[in-house]
Amino acid sequence: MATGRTHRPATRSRGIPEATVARLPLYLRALTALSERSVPTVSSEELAAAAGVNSAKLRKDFSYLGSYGTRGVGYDVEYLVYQISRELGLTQDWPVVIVGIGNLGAALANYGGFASRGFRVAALIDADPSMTGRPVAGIPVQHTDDLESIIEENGVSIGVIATPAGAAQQVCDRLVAAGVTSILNFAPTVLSVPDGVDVRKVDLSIELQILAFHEQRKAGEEPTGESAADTAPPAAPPAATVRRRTDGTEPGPDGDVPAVMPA
Amino acid sequence: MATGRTHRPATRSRGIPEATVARLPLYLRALTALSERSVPTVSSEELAAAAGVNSAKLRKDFSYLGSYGTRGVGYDVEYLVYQISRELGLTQDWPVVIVGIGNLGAALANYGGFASRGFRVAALIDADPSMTGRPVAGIPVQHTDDLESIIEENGVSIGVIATPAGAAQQVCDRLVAAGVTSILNFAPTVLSVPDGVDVRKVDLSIELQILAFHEQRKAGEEPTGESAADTAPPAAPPAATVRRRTDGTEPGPDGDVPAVMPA
DNA sequence: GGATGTGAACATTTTCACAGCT
DNA sequence: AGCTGTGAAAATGTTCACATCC
Repeated sequence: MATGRTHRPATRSRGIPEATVARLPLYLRALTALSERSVPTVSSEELAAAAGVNSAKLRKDFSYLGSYGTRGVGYDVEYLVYQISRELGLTQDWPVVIVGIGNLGAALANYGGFASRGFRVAALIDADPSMTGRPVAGIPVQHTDDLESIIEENGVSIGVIATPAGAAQQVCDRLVAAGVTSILNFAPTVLSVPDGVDVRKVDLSIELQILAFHEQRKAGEEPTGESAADTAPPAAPPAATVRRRTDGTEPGPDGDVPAVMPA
Repeated sequence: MATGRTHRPATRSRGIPEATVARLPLYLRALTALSERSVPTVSSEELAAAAGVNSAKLRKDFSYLGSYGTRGVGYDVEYLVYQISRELGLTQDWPVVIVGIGNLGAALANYGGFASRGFRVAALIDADPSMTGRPVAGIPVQHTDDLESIIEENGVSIGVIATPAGAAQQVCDRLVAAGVTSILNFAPTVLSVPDGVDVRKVDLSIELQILAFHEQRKAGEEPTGESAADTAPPAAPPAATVRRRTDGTEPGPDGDVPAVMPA
């Protein structure tokens, strides 16, 4: 998902597959829960169930980290928690800044999962002067003017952007110039960053649209005709002649209707 | 990715690859922006740049939808907007409920991208009686007790869970029982749902942990020794003898240190 | 000339199934 | 007997490169 470029493509450094990396936090969460219940060991089957994946995948994932299990027994919970934490870089403390303290930014600042697990909110930054000094989640908001010095003084390398879309790229540029090399973007924009900077995005409306796609399929295919009212089908063909696909398949439940959508 | 089960595994129904579906909203957003600027056509190259992907991928993606471009010219913006909207099911209106109107839920309710693009916040639901009736983003919060009737009366099939982790599974069960078949989960829990129900999750701390992983790599590999203070290395071996991996590779920057992590 | 659409090569990810160790 | 660890197969996703059409 990172935008910058597929994370240093040629880095052969004993690579853990990206798909595996993305699941490690899931395993870690499940393991932490077990640890809190003082469960000493888990089988791949149990842990996989707790993490919502299948056991073959989990075992394969763990095999990239090393042989941390015991055949016939399972995995030592505490030991695995540590190994995964270390692999993810959570044995060190990551100072994080949140830029854009609106509704969402405030929610993120208040989010508990932040403080735990290796991350620390080093600063909250907002462009609105009337916010400056006001504490959110116990942390006083600072003004955007001081962004660079805040980054440098706190040694921040991870930034969270929760600004409106219009401000995101500009904030991103300043973060990167100040030394941030990892960005979590909540603004609905594509950020462009130089090589070496990782961007991950979290986007509500994208997720909803993906759900809608599948939802639509369900309604169309299943006997349960739970359909909502369709928007008025439009008109106006494409620039040239409407072309058909080469195989015989149909494009969708309501055919190739040329159209103009209301923006 | 959806948890429930790989979206109806055997559904051969002229499948659009999941990876493509996940990118359609990106294209749609870029196209909408072009449309607003009254740009009539785009090349795959331009559109790909705007969406943050490469043009080969974009063309391949579009080829699954049909032949909507014109060789030598490009794509008609309005036409493509409609085709993708239709494919995603956005030509109909999806009523959505948000459950859990805390900081995050309120932020989601206020989020503009919600109202546009085919989604409508049909109701806000919270378990706290003192919230009931209070308007958030202009919509009065309703009590959890009425969840089932709200779902049914509004024909809701998409639910957003923004409750604390502890309440998420219970809320999920009730949503599903009431007829919701797509869930967007912001709570840091694995939800278990029956077959046919899609779940997508958005998880701040998972994203941060993935960033931390790459960040750690950067610090370790590059000359720039920008390292944060490491947590005290722990002790205590796994249940059995520490095993070595079969190939000669090393597991991590600081070796196979057996460990107990502070929970 | 210029850009799409797509087979074919390549890469990554998932799943299978079982050998190997406890 | 039980469960991990992993090669090999299968599935999915990405990129290349070019024939095809406007």
